[in-house]
Amino acid sequence: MIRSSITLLRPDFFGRDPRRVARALLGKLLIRKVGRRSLVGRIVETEAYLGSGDDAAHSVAGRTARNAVLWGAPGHAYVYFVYGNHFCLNVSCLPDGEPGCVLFRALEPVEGIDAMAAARGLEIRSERDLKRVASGPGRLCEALGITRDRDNGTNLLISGSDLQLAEDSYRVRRVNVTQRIGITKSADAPLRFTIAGNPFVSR
DNA sequence: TACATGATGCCCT
DNA sequence: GGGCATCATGTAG
Repeated sequence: MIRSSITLLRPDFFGRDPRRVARALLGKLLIRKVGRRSLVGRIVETEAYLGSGDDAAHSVAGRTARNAVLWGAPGHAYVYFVYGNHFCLNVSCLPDGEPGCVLFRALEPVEGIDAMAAARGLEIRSERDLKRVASGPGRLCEALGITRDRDNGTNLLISGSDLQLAEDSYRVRRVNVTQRIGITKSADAPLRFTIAGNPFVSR
């Protein structure tokens, strides 16, 4: 559940090393505005993609129409389509002009759970079903209706956006750091961050 | 214009 | 645990 009041994260939170941002984002809230309602998930798993020296990052081959957001101002959504099936959501990091981002890999459903489950084509009958709602980068995008057309380039730090990043008083106790998932290049780097013991972390 | 590839998830065994 | 759907994107030709 949401603890206390909610505050939007600020640009300086994102204008730094993606590793620090990825760790700091654990426990924060990703909010999708749908009309008068909000779908809310707590971030429990992230991965950092570095601007330089990271062969797994989309920015390695240089700036293109697809990845241009990575070079823009921090705190903006970078959404891309993979495997012909799924969208993945990232947030741009580092100062304007430097590429780098954090991938959102899993959320703990907090508010609007029925709507998120419906968007996933699920009916919640057990704890197991609840874990299928947003535990995985493609799953969380489907749960929140995130697409490239709709959300790529969106500023996640202003109240006018229908996709936002915020915080309440929740505090993370312990963080685990492991290798990233589903990549082949630079696969050894310890750049995946999870909330220790949280059941909504993927796999 | 053609082709290889991928920061996944689902269904089957 | 493994195979496969499915297509946008980038790069080569």
